[in-house]
Amino acid sequence: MDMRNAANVRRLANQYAAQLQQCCPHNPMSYSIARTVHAHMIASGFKPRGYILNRLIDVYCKSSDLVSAHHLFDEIRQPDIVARTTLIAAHSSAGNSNLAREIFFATPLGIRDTVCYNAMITGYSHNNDGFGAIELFRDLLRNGFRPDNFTFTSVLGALALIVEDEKQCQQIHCAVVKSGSGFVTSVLNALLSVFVKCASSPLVSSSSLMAAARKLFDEMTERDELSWTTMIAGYVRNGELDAARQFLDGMTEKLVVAWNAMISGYVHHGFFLEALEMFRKMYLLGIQWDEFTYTSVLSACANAGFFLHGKQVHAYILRTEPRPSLDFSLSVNNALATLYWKCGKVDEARQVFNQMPVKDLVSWNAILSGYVNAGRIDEAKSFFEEMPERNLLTWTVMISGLAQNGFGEESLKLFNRMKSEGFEPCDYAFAGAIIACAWLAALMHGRQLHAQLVRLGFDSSLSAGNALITMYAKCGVVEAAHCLFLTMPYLDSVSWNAMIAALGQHGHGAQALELFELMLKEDILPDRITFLTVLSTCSHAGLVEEGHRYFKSMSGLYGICPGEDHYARMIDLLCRAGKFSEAKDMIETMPVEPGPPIWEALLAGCRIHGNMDLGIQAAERLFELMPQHDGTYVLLSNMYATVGRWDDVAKVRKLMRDKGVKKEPGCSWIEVENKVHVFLVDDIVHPEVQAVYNYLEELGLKMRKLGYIPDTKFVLHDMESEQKEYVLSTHSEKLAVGFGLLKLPLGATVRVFKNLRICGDCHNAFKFMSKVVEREIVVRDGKRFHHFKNGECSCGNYW
DNA sequence: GTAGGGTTAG
Repeated sequence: MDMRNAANVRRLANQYAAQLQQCCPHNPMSYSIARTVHAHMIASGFKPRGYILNRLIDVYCKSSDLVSAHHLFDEIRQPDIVARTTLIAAHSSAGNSNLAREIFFATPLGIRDTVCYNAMITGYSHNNDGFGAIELFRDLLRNGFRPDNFTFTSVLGALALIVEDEKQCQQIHCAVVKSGSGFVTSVLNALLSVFVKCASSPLVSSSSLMAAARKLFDEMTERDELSWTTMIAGYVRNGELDAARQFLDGMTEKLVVAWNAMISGYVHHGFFLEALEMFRKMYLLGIQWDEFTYTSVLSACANAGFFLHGKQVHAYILRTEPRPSLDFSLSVNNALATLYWKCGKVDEARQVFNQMPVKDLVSWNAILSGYVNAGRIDEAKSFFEEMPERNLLTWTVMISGLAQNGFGEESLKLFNRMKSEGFEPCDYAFAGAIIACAWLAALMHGRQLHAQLVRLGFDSSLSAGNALITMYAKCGVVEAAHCLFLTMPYLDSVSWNAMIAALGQHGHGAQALELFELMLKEDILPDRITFLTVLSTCSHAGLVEEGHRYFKSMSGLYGICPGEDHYARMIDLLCRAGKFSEAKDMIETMPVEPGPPIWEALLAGCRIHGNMDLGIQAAERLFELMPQHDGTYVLLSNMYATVGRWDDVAKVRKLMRDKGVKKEPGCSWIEVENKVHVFLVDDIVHPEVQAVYNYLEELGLKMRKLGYIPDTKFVLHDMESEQKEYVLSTHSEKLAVGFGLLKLPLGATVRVFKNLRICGDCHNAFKFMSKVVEREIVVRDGKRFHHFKNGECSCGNYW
């Protein structure tokens, strides 16, 4: 090598070293400096070694670019222990414990040191492998390395994962004292967290362990931020919020981190007002807020729906943080995007997102959730495809979003695509797919998912269990839903609500209310949805007195202010029972302006009882409020048709045509041998429909012998009565039931699903059918279930 | 040690 070249290399080396020295955690430009320097090295043919190489690896690691770091590492023939340790530590904290282990065990014993052991022990802990960490600690001792304070700290971190009782905690305490590290704050902090984590195990007495932790804390000669926050977070974890607060109030020093821990505890437990109050108090006491404070408080606002408070915090941040660091900007902007979408302002959330200097998966997922939640499925779909990366949560949001918005098939397809792209579905993803089956009434498919859940060990999952209850109920198998409800290891209010609703929809009104009473007895607090369900049940079962009583108890006993939907249920209840003047009174005196749900309930009630005047009034209000809604026109024309006012029927139809409103076509479907068969009115598409027509005709003769007479008032056009009977006999629900009777094994229950309400004549016909064929026929219509058995229907002709 | 996603019920 000639002298000039050697000098040049030295000059470059000095220059690179100086440039890389500017890279430090506080410098937001670190990563781009490293990239530039690195590119320059490649261009000038400079081969980095030693310090420069290790610095480069270090900066890449600290900037989370592990790919580049590992790439550089692989180019070195014999990396030194510093390079190895840097990468082991980085992989460890990123959760790539496999890669960390690979490097560690490829490191010859001769060059290992305590530091690299420490990094690897931490790696095991990060991967929740407490035993692996302890094993490696033993290896360290066996090979004659001296554990240092970092070693003890990381080993304690691992022990925190596996300790089982107070006795073990005390033994570990003794070992720490014996090791001579009993005065080192960082080691004692780690010991504190062993106690605190053990306290949250369901097998031990948390109060006694927290007391032991408190004793340890009090005996510490020196305490740092971590000691305080460990204690507060410990109390919070164990649900002792008051103790945490007392502890915090006893602090002479006002540490932001400690306050943050308290605020996030409040948020976590749903005490949003308390969180806001603390935020205010921090201002009064002059404790400087940081990004953790902001994110927690914004989360409180988002979850409590305090939109205006959240907006104020946003404005304050914009005013006081003109040049936020990237970390600050990322976390706070994510919290802001979440605030906006949860308050129903997706477009504002998107605005925040668009202006973010850096984004991560959390940001993308927030916007996706926003679109899904707003029912803007098309935008959600394209946003989903645009995403640079996805995680379990992304898939879950999209799968359940599709299911909830009626795209059942697409939802199930996405569930399969998720698996094919290498994501193992979690219980939440299963819940989404199961709900898709519920809407599709795809019982077989739902059962298969249930079986997979059990196989994967998710059978004690609350979310999946609740989804299964709903699925079985919506597929017409209440017994399966009930059985699941009785055997689930944990239940929450959602489970109770789902089960009560299931019983109510299937006509078991008394049982539903019994379950509701049991819920109260078990001290499960009913929420607004519980009451919606209970009121619907009363309405389906015609229980006016009970309905009134429960409605009153809502605000009287449980402090839940009835919303418009609750009033709508009451109107429904009263109208069905023919109590129109009471219903009118309620509409006139209710505290909120009556909207579409109220008038719809009134109209539906009027139709049942043929109350023309009131029905027309309700319909007029609905025409004003939602002129494009097909249901109103259909109900009104039904009303006219029942009393033979065919001129008015024609007028309504013309009105519909003029406004361009189309009636949703009726369709029914049935699952046979894992395949869904769909039928439309007067179907000619289904390949086997002719056989169904023949069978129904044959069945019709037997039914007539038992007294069945086609009820032609359910035909809405004015035509000859023979023709009317023909139209009735081609209704989609009759075809689906006929197909089921033909195809399903003898004696098996026939389960048919219809998008709209069942027609009155079909309802009557199925009663006779169930008697003739001696089988149970279950029909789910747009509103509820009908179980036909021995000539009777579970709805008691009240629907 | 403190934050920023999800799910199920009408």
